[in-house]
Amino acid sequence: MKNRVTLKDIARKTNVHASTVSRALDTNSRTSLTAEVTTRIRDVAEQMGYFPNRVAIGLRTSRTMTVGVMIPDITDMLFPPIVRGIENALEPLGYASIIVNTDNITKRESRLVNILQERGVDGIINSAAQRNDKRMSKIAAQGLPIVTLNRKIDHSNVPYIVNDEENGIKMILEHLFKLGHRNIVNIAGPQDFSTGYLRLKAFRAISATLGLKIQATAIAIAAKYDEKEGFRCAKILMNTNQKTTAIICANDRLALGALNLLKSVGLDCPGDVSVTGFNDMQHLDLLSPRLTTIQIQKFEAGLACGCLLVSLMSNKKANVSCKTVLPVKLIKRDSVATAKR
Amino acid sequence: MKNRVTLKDIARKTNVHASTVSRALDTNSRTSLTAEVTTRIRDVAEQMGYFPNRVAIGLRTSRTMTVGVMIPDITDMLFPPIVRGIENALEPLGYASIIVNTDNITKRESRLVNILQERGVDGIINSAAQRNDKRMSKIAAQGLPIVTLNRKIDHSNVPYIVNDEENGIKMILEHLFKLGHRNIVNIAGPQDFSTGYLRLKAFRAISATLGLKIQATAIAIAAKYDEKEGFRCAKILMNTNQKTTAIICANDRLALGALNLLKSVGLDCPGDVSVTGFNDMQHLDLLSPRLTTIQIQKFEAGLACGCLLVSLMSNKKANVSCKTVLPVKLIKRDSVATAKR
DNA sequence: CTGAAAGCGCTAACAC
DNA sequence: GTGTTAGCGCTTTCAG
Repeated sequence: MKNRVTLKDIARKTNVHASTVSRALDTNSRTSLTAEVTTRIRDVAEQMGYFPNRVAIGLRTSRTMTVGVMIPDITDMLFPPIVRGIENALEPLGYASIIVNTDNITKRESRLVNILQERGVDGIINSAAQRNDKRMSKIAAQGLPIVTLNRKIDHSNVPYIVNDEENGIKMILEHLFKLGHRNIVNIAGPQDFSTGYLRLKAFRAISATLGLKIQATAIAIAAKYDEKEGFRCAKILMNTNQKTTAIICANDRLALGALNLLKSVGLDCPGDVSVTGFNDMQHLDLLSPRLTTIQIQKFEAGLACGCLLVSLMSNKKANVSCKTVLPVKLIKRDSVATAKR
Repeated sequence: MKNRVTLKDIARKTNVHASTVSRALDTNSRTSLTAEVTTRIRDVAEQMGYFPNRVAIGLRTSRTMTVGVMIPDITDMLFPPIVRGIENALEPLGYASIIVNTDNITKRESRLVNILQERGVDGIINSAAQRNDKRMSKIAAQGLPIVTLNRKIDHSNVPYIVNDEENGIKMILEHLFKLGHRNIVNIAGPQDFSTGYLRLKAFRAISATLGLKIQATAIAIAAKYDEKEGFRCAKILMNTNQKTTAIICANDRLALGALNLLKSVGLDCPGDVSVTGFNDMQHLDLLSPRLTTIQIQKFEAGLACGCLLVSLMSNKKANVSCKTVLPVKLIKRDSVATAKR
């Protein structure tokens, strides 16, 4: 940046002291200046093309007006709406977001947290939290406002905003049950994320409630939330559970993979086997069969999370351990039909 | 941030001056220190949990190791892979990215550029450039490295990395022509983006070359790159061009809208009308019919752009007006068939 | 080879 | 009401 205009420059031109310029430009200054001088300084500042140096302000005040946003991978379609929600809350207030992709790799996560801390972010929103994370609590204890979004950390009081995994699975299972499905298998998500863990836990619990007995072989745990793992798990499951009439998948991408496997072995969905997802990611209504899934709040969750972080940042004492569980919705589409056998 | 460890703290503990600590911690320091003292300081620094304050460094050196990334909207599936490519180039080098969504609104863009400038970014990658943009050139002239990605600016020498729009349209048009299509209509993209402008221009030029005469009514210009506009334009086009056998869409989302319109009026794709897209966004192979489209480079373009920006940032004289056009590929899928009539 | 001192641009006591 | 001063944490001349 060449020849950036500073307060001193404006001060020189207006024959006042730099601190006076600072006061004049401060919209909510408590020190009262002559209205005349204020407007004069502001005019000159604008005319000179002045804009504040947030780096200097940050050094002086320890507030950078920048937040860190951690996500696993922005190319996973679940996250863009979340990020947008966050931005919608933060940007109008003048915050900028540094977005980092962790790829769910702990080591990488460390690196990235450092990158954020070095830059003095005022707070962090973590959508990539692992259940056993220790660092977040530690950082939070140091006084940096942190919220986890979409996932939560075990045995920690880091505030979170998540969706209602249990109820989502409940709605799916009951929906399937009503349609006569009794041979239901489950592609569970990674167990180190609260989403994967809680959805599986709910699957077990609610199956029991419904009187379904779930064999150990009826559950396959995906190593990642992706199509490839969905395919792999579906393959195993269909091999060992020939009578399967429905596959509950821990998320939509796993379901996409399962759908693919079914097609590849000549099974029709929903004719032979019903499939369900979770999340309701974008464009899912375009494929055929259109996927029955649980609609979680994405944009809204991001928005809420942004607001929560703002309140934590502006009032650090308010570090009330705020836990929010957002309601979810069952979206019935074409990938589920009455059980055949 | 509470009680952050500073150089002074380390200096006190090691009985040297802060500047010595600074030197010891600088990996590529030109000043030679006693190896013994260097390691001792480094050990203490690590043990105390020191990490550099990039805000202070930024103020001192005017290098923040932070770049700005402007995109229209991260929820548009075209952009996540681009962003990820950028990050892949930048993050290993220690850069953080501030990502902002412009929504293609000029006013918003101004705001966001300010946000970036105030934070002293070392460079900007703009994937949301408008053809008539003036500000970017101005900022570039002030010495801030800028590259536009995916789109370029008219009459400007801001370096860019774009895909080969002309050849993409050429391949589509020739493909369609070979299959007997003669009544081809075009849903063009917004003309204030180079993508929309160049694709339409190519459509006109190549049609002429092929001896197709394109009526004025055979072209509809979408106000935005989205499904709704695709639907709207397709409706107009199909009304005024009853004999249409193929719709060329300026991008995939417009094509999705067109596909929807066809379905809604009881026309089959590709049976009655063929449809093509552009970009080859993710998951397009899942819908039916699977969309024939042009695969553009997304991740790779982001990567290349990140590298280009890095070289501009480290060597400002190398402000060679670098213009890159990446090759594209025709992806034949199911939305195109032989012309019926 | 290391210390001293200045200063990046800004804000916030403290004077007057 | 406005000027003075100090200093946020760091790097970088300049001394020695």
